[in-house]
Amino acid sequence: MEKEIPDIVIGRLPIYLRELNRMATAEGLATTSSHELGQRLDISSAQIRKDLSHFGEFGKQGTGYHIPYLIDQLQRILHLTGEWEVAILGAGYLGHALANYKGFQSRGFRVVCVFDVDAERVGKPVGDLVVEHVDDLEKSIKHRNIQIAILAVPVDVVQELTDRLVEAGVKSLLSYVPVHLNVPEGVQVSYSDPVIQMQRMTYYLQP
Amino acid sequence: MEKEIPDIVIGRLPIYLRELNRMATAEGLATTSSHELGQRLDISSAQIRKDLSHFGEFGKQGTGYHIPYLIDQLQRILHLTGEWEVAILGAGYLGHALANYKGFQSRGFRVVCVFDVDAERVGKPVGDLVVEHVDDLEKSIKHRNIQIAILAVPVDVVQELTDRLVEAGVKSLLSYVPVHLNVPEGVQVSYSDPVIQMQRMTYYLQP
DNA sequence: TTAAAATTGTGAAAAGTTGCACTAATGTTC
DNA sequence: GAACATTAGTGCAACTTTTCACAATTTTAA
Repeated sequence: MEKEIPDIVIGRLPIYLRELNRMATAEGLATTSSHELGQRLDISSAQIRKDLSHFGEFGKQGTGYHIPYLIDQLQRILHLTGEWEVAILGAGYLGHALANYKGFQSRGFRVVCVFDVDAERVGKPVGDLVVEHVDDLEKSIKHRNIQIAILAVPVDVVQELTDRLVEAGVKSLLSYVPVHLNVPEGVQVSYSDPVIQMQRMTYYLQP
Repeated sequence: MEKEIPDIVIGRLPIYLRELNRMATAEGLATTSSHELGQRLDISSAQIRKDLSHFGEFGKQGTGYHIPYLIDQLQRILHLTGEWEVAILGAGYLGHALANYKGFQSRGFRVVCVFDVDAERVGKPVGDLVVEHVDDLEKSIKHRNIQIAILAVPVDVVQELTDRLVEAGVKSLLSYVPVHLNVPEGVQVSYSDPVIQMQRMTYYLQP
């Protein structure tokens, strides 16, 4: 627990957490082993043990891991003990899908505002919220101290919006827009582009 | 161009392709260099050259790469010279967002059917299509020889649907469902779970 | 025409990641 | 209670990925 933890390790923790929650909630299990968890996730047991060992000793020889305890520890490590407030940019089909998604709350996130530029959309309900005009972006983000934003806007406005979000204090961006974003040091971007994912798979397909 | 190409290399090619298309189309550029492309994507120029060198010699010393030629080559490598037909499973908010997404066509994909189990949704229009009942899944998939499916269904039915899709001949799955899927050897799965992506980022945030 | 600058492709080195295999501890069975 | 089975944590080896740095080639400038 001394050197910097590799980002690739951090990236697997949410996957462990998701499966552990499933085991606890949907299947009522109380304990598991690195071997069982690994089998479910197609990850080697050694990998799981090594990953967890970066943060402490959470298991017990002969028994394995107590699931509720490991869930707690992973949530603590990933800063998921509270609830993160999230802003959504863009109230198109995707913005609506995200704003209505029921899976955020139980996993540490809450969508608290949705912005759009289109007068047709501003003021209309979306999920439990009302679409705000993007002109109010800075005010709302700063007021609520929002650190996470989801981008679901057209390509040609996304860099400008990103700059504004970063300026307003946003530190983490999840972008569904198919373009690479430029952000200053210390700001994180995670991308989701279905076409990129499918193009990676077609390499292995016979046309 | 002999040994097996690392999957991590394959994964970067669509990103190069996307930026090259942007350079050609939105910016009207005719040539570029590994250095310029790398700067735009935050990837080292050596990485780009090494990646491309797995497949041949596409550049010219002193000049760099001719963009239209490199685009062609990448499309050929990734099997993107034709158009892949894609099925969408689930006609909820997300299924609608995907079915209406305009970004597939120009990048090698076409959504040709959307399935749902809900009688309220079946028969209704979604994009240019009409929602089919999931009972017709095997028939439609086999008839059209569809190899790629996108999963936008509830967690509790996704494994069963996956099994049916694989049985019907689907070889590549893009899943928006927050659970790990079990598939036989030779079937590829790519995941997109916004919560996993955000949880990875919160590690680096101050709560 | 020559010198300087730009740029690729690549072998070798460095850095990063995963898997092996072992010790030590706990639990289970007879 | 002894023998056997299970399992975590870990040092080290194997493997994978990235970066370095340089020869070769082409373009640009003087």
